[in-house]
Amino acid sequence: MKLAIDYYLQDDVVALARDLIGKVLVTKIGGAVTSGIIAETEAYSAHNDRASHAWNGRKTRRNAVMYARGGAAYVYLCYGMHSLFNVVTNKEGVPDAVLIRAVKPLAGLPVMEQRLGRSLHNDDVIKGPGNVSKLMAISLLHSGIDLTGDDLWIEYGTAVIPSEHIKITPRIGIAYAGSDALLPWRFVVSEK
DNA sequence: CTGTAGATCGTCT
DNA sequence: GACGATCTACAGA
Repeated sequence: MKLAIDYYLQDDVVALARDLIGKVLVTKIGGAVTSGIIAETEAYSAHNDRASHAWNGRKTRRNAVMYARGGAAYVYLCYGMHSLFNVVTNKEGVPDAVLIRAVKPLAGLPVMEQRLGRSLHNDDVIKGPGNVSKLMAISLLHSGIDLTGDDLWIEYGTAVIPSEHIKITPRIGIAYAGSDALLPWRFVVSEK
């Protein structure tokens, strides 16, 4: 079942990042349906978070969609070659977002293998936000689209992930954020 | 195993 | 003009 708009309007972005673990990300792009179980997330908060693109009320053409109502996709280009996919949350005007950093491939394996240019084995987990976008064919063109629409959405998962299998750590690649880089806002499904 | 260089471009200054 | 919420390959230990 597809997550409804109310889900995305919750105001605790860290709790929401935790809750998205085990949900299923689905894309229907270029006629192919692919999906994966979300295995790693990071929260980016509107308030007091130097790591966020929207830190200190920063608003530009690129990150404007972060200020939209929850339930939109925020995709941006990093290092000139990687599209990073975020879920915009909270009410309009509050730029909270959750970065999806890893998924476990579920539906559409052959298409995914084609996109990656290599074969996938049972229980493979695709790690890294750049790879997730590659696997799911998410690009800059999808920034701003509605997650309750029919191109890109998130469903409730059937797999139960026990909370003791979810590791909580600081976020990755944001050393520039000073003490905010230490915030335990990353959630990872631990190996076995 | 660890460390690092290079790829590559939209966005902001 | 500089720089990333990155990834990969490859060198060295």
